[in-house]
Amino acid sequence: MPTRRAGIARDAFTARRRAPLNRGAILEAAISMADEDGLEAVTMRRLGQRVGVEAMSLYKHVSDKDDVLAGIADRVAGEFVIPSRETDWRDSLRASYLAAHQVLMRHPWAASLLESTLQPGPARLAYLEAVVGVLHDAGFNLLDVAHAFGALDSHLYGFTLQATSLPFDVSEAPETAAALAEALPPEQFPNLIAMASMVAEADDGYPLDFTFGLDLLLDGLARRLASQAT
Amino acid sequence: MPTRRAGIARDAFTARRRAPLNRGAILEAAISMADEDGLEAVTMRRLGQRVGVEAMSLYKHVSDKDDVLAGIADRVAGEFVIPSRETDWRDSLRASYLAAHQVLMRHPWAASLLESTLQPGPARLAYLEAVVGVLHDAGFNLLDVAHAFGALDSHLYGFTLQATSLPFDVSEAPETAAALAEALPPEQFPNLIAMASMVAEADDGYPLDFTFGLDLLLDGLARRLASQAT
DNA sequence: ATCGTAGGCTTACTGTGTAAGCTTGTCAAG
DNA sequence: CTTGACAAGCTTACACAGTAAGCCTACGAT
Repeated sequence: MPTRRAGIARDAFTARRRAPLNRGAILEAAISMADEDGLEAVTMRRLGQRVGVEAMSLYKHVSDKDDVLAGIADRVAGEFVIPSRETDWRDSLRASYLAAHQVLMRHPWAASLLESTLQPGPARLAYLEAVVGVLHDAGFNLLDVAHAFGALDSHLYGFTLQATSLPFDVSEAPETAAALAEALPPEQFPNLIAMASMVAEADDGYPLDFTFGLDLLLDGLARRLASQAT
Repeated sequence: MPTRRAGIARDAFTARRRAPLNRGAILEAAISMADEDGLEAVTMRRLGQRVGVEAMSLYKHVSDKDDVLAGIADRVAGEFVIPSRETDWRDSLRASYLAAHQVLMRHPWAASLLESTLQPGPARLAYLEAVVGVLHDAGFNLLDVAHAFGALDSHLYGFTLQATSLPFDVSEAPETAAALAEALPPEQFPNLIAMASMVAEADDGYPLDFTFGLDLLLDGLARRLASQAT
């Protein structure tokens, strides 16, 4: 079957050539796969299948699987809302961290990825630069900036990880809590059972409130700033 | 080669039978493997090799690989220091969370495991019960207990994860920071470069301070308690 | 008309978790 | 002493994983 370049076959190839598969399309596919079926569902073979290509073809646009992971992590970082340096630092950071939390809740796999050992990409770097800038502009010295940033980021990733990796769905928290309260030995875990009962009877769902810890931290930082200004 | 039960062969088998491999030994081996070479180095085959047995033999004592992971996670939880309910709640929790942080730094793989989707084991449950108990005894209402606990745990796991997954060794932070400060485009990342320079010149290492955020949270909680008592 | 190149495919190798079934020493009951 | 159930371990096999190496073919510039 030698060269063949007329008619249908040609068109098919032309069409295939027209969108010759780029890095962005691969990463988009990987993100939606992870969103739908979890990060562990993202394999090179399935990813290739998703974009209509054999697994090995991906390696023309991507160097590694780690490269894919770093890529989708940085795409998610790109969804973060860069904090404004015009408005009050506290409001600005609060809004930004709240938005980041919501982004990470939309992509539950991303928190562990961003906190993993991968090198930060350009989007993450830009975000870091902005947060550090806001803190510095607010009047914190460099060491406190580092500390504050560490504390805020810890809360963001720690809380989100906790929220996304509960061993049950949040919507069915009351039922799970009720079952838990029944299953635990009462004399051994009175406090846990009390908590579980509260959750079971609450009608507004699981008491996961990102802002609680966030405001605790921001309050503390504001007070620290005020006492230093003295 | 029919039944043979005298002499050396018999002793060898007896010796092998004397320590017929139990769940605890397997988990201990898994923990030290993870400590030495990382969690991804813990495979069933290597684990079997470590305890002198074929991989499939492990399944007589362990139901799954997930069972192994849950097991080692709960062993680490067993190293946590249960907070005392006798002393001041703030001191008690501070000491306890500090100790937990140190435990997790000794077992860098454990943070992500404890925060994963696995069901909590008995040791973790006991720890949770104690922390919740201390908070409740301190005078927080149940909802605030849940919130406070969530914030403290977020800090613990978020911070530890951050500290254990830096893309470089903490001891060589100054060099890495210096290299980073040089590599980043100066006009684009002035603040990050300032931070990196500070780290590069600091002689007391990387400014990772678990207590900074922890005290921020505890201060906030204490104030909340005081204002409620009014 | 030729040829380098880029996008894609095929094949193959090693390493993973684990299902299924086999072998063999131990120990209690007859 | 025999027998047979049982538990610990081993062997084999399978369906996945990531990815190295090399081939095939249409496109674009010369």
